[in-house]
Formats: sequence, C-alpha cells, structure tokens
Amino acid sequence: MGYQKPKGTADILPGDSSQWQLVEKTARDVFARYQFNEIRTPLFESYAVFARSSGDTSDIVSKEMYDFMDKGDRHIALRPEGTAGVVRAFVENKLYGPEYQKPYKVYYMGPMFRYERPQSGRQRQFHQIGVEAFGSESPAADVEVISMAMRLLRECHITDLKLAINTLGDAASRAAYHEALVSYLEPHFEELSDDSKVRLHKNPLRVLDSKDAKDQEIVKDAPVILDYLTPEATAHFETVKHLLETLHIPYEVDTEMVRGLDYYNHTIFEIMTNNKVLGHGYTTVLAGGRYNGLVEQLGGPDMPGVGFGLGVERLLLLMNAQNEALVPEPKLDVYVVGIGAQTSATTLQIIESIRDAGLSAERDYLDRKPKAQFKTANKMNAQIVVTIGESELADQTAHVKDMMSGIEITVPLAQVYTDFKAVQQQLNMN
RNA sequence: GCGGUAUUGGUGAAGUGGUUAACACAUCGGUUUGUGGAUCCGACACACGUGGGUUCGAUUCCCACAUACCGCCCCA
Repeated sequence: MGYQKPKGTADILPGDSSQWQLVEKTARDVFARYQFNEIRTPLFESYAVFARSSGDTSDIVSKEMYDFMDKGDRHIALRPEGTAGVVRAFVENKLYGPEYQKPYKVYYMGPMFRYERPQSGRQRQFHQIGVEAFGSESPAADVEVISMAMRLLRECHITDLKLAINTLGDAASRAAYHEALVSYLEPHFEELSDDSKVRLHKNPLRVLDSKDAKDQEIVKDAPVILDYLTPEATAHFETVKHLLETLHIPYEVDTEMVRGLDYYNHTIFEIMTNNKVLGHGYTTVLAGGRYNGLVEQLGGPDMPGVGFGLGVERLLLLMNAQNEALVPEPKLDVYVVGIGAQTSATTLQIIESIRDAGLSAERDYLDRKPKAQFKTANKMNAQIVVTIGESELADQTAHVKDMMSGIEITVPLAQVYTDFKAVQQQLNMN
C-alpha cells in the first residue's frame, strides 16, 4: 500500500502549518522582548554530548536515544532535547568569554527525537521551543525565565495552567537528601511496586512521583527535600518564591516533582494542564530549571545556567482544545476567470500585474468553464473576480466584479496592468 | 520495552462467510453554448492496512507484521 511515514512522525500540512507559524512567531516576539536571541545547533550531536549531560542512567539516554554509527564509525545521536547541544555550542564557541554580556540569553526551536511509543502529544520526532540563560546565579534569572514562559503561554491564549516549582538544592543538599530518602525507603522495599524497586537504586527521587497508589502511600511520609537544603540553597529557593510573588505569578511548591534529566539543581519548574486532550491527569507542557555545573561538565568553565523547554505538539493540542480557530481563514484578493483557451496568456499577465501591485491573485489552470471558475473563486474567498473572454480581448477591456456586492464594472485592460489598486478603488466607489 | 483497542473510497462512515460493498460530504460534469454560494440529475472503492492460513468460497474466521489511539514505563 505504498509508503508510510516512520512510526511516531507526522506530516504538518498546509492549514496546520499556519498555526505552527503563529506559535513560532509569538515565541520569537516574546523572546525578543526579553532580549533572547536565536541559536541554531545541529539536529544530531556526538552521542557523548547527551550521555554526559543527561546522565548515563537516565531513561532518555539508556533507552530513548535515537543513536547510530555513521559511515565514519562515529557514534551519533539525534538530539533528544535542546539544552545539551546549546551548552556544547556555548562552550565550543567560547561564549563564556568576557566580551559577551552575561547572562548570555538564547532560544531555539526545532525537532527533537526520542525512541519511544507514540501517544497523544508524544511522538518520536517532536518539537520543542526552548531558552537558556548562561552566567547568572541570581534567583532573579530563574524568575525571569519562568515569567517569560508564563507570558508565552498566555500570549498563545492558553489558560487553566498550573505552575509547579521545587528545588533540588545544591550538591551538598542533594547528597544529604539522597541518603535520607534511601534510608527511609529501604525498610519499605518489599512493599514498593516493581518499578519503584528498580528506581530505588537507580534514581530514588523517581520513587517520589510514582503513580502506583501504594507507592504514593509510602511516599507521603517520606522525608522532604526542603528539610535537607543547605542555608544557601534555602536562600535561593526562598528568593525565587518571593520574586514570583512580587510578579504576582501564582505557583505551587511540589516537593515530589523530579526531573528526567540528571543535570538539574536548585530551582526546577513545570507548567502543567489537566486538559484531557493530553491524556488523564496533569500533563506537562513546559518544563525547565537551573543547571549549574552542566557547562563545566561539557568542558567549559564553572558557569551557571537556567532554561526551559516547551513541547510544541502539546501546546498546539491545548490551543485547539481551548480556542476556536486562532488562525484566520485564508483570503484571496483577486481570482481571474479566463473564458476560452486563447485568453490564457492575457490571464497570466493579469495575475502577474496584480501580484506586482502587492495583492494575491489566482486563476484556473484546468480549462474549466466560467461557472466552475466562479465557484472556485467563491470557495477561495476571492474578494474580486476579473473576467476575460473573447469580446474583452477584442476591445482590450476586463470585467471586474466585487464578490461581496455583486457589482461588476468594465475597465480598460491597460489599467488592470498598470494600476490595479486604482481599479479596486473605482469598484468600491460604485 | 509491556498490556489493550482499532485499521473499509479524497473524507465521515454502514455492512455481510458466497453472483451489484449502503448512505452522506467533498470533487467533477450536466441542468444555464460566458459569471459565484441554491435545486435537481449523473459520475466517483476489480476494492475493504500488509502477508500468510482455514474454507468449495473471506472484506467478513485464525495467525503474524505494520501503523494509529489508550494505559504503564518515561517524558515535552
């Protein structure tokens, strides 16, 4: 039955693409106001870039990476997320240098790849819009990024969102908490779900957001990260909360929130929705956080960073679920009806002249009858129809009809060629 | 990676182990030999995801595969 697109991929067709363009335009516009500039990095990187940054044991690396050996025997991976490649570029191009303003603020948009089972809002090739700000440890930088994220979603007309924040603290906080959590969970080992038994040793934090009811019972009384923060980590988090309040951005602290990627520390956040288009329960549309240490891990200096990634497919599903037609119906300024094969050359000249005048124009290419051409003009939402037949050709005129009012006038062909806007005005006068 | 449901024309879909696979929309043509959104008439699936099997015979039953959707894992 012919060819099928690869599992988990999608064709974005005309009609849908206009909505994508709307989202992309909105993002560029919002980011520009915050002085973030676009960075474009490769869709694939050395496998090591992702393995190093995301953590070898993370699921993204261990089972979801789209990787392969290329003809030069290089281990390549299609990017599963945007941050690692941007950090690599930041380091490789020495953007940490003193000649660049800090924080150094960039954004990207484009496809990401993960080898997993497709579902609603989850594909193997999907798209993210993301931002990164390098070089500031200030909690104000965290909040700027969060605020920008909220603004972006707001300007995409998304409502009913929930901002959840948490902190993972610094290295010392994490180590202390890690130990406390494991020693709390260990005695419950036999009661845990099979999934969580594995998590306990691989990544105990993951047990915290298990969906298993019994796990949740156990987790309820587990130690909380907030109690294990160092004074500095506490101060950072408190300031973030305070600044969010200053900006009147509502949030919830979710101490059970964790991250799929290992490089996060301090502030992490997710913007979620419980809209059913994305499946049951709350689903994350946008997620991010701080990743001090990642730049160093990828060979750069010790330089902090904070950013977020937004799932475009998920955003689009939400937009369509919440709003009627955000993208206006396409319009056509002029449709030119040609009657008889001998009008074809003139018809072509007319539509080109109209396009010269800055208007959109279309004609028939299938030698159809006038009636059929009018029907098409109507379907295409044409504002004006120009008609050319043998008699018009003979005395060098054209019929020009306003499709709304039905008024039709006759004008010299020469005027159509040289000044269609004037013809338009003349039509409006009648 | 695990489990479940589904797969009929351009689209939405009905349907049956057996000579012509409903209906609707869209499209095209005609009704009006050169003028639009209406009416009426007509055309439009050698074909029912792919490959096997059962059967005298399968689109309808069985198996495998592919894809989509849902749940889990995980995540945007």
